[in-house]
Amino acid sequence: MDTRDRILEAALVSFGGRGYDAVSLDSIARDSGIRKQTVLYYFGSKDALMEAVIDRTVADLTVVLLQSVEAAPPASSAGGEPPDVWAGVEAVVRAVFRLAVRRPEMLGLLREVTRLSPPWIDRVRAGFEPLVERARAFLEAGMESGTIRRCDPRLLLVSTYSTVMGVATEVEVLRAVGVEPTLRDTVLRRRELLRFLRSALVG
Amino acid sequence: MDTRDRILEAALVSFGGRGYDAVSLDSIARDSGIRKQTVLYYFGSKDALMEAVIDRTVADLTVVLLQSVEAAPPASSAGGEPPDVWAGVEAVVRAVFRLAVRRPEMLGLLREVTRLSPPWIDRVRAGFEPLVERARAFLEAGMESGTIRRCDPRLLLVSTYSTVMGVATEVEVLRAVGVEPTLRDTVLRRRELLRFLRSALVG
DNA sequence: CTTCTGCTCTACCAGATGGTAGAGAATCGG
DNA sequence: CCGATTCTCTACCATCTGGTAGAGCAGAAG
Repeated sequence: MDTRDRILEAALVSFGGRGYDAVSLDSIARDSGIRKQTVLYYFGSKDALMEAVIDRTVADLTVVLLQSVEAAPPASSAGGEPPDVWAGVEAVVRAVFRLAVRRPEMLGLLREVTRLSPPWIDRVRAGFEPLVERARAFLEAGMESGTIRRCDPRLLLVSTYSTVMGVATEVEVLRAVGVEPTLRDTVLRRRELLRFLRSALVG
Repeated sequence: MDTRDRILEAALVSFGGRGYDAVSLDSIARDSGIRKQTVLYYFGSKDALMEAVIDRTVADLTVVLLQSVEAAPPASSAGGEPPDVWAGVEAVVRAVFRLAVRRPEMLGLLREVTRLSPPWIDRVRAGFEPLVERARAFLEAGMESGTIRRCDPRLLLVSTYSTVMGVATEVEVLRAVGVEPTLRDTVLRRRELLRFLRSALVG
């Protein structure tokens, strides 16, 4: 891994975990084993670094999520014309949980960005637009085929997103109700979430 | 409203909206129409100010949420022995949405705190403990009476919390799917959320 | 009037922050 | 070997940060 990648990696972990303002270029440099000025050599400013981190994370997340739904069991019954909606949802939820365990910074960054100023938010929004559109169409197809209850697909998407992101990433909320985020508990949590979602979607 | 209250109010808006690290004492003072040193006269340090803001917000939220569920229709059918679980959930959701519209900083602060260091998180956790316990018991009672499907009440609480908080507060996510947070759309959003929750809980 | 107390102010400080200027080393084509 | 490019460094700077010291001023108490 070359210097540039090491910087990006350290910046992702810091920005995603502690937030843009809480992190200094010096601390990112320290984490990367170099000096601040080397960071500024590759990325002209802190803003530019954040931008690069966001772009990379959005791209990576898109790949991971698309692949997960691509690799899901292609069709439930024979004939295969209606894609198995539930298998798709389950595949995405599994992918998100895998991310929450292995790369929590990525989801953290996503959550962090939604509280920053417009230029960055718009960047994320633009990057995710195809993914969002696809997810919306996916849910809509499920409604057509009768697998998912009829409703506004955009609002359903937001509800589902919120639920999954929350359950996967809100470690402190979990602790507040007495659930420790061990690996074993995470599996239980995922199963319970899938049941929750199934009820909510199928209705 | 005296100086102390003005400071607390400005600090709540800033901390809840932009995050602890992104806000300086000078900017809070400016928002309050005073100088930084006056802030430090009332609250010895930035940390102490944050602490006061947290404590106040936790207390206020507790009151609002408890009152909302208290004021809900007390019992569905005659006899009244099983409390109307769904009416309780609906009342809380309405209260949260009202907060999201009128005092978004409060919910923002809550979300912000879950990413800070332990002393503050623990403070919030301790403050909310009775509320959490009560909510858990509430859901459990719903399971006993057969209104809510059986499952781990703690995990169900987290799922519900995530969904409600997300749909109520994630303005940027809404925009990403093409939903503008106008007042009218908010009402639709709340209705759709209630349907979503009803499906998920009743299952 | 004097004194004391509560509140807000100006003046200042040490440290951290994002960013600039430019030197020193390594690599590589000629 | 030479010059050019690429990378990392030291040295420095203006600005902002949270926080301290203490003066000024109101009103209440004596």
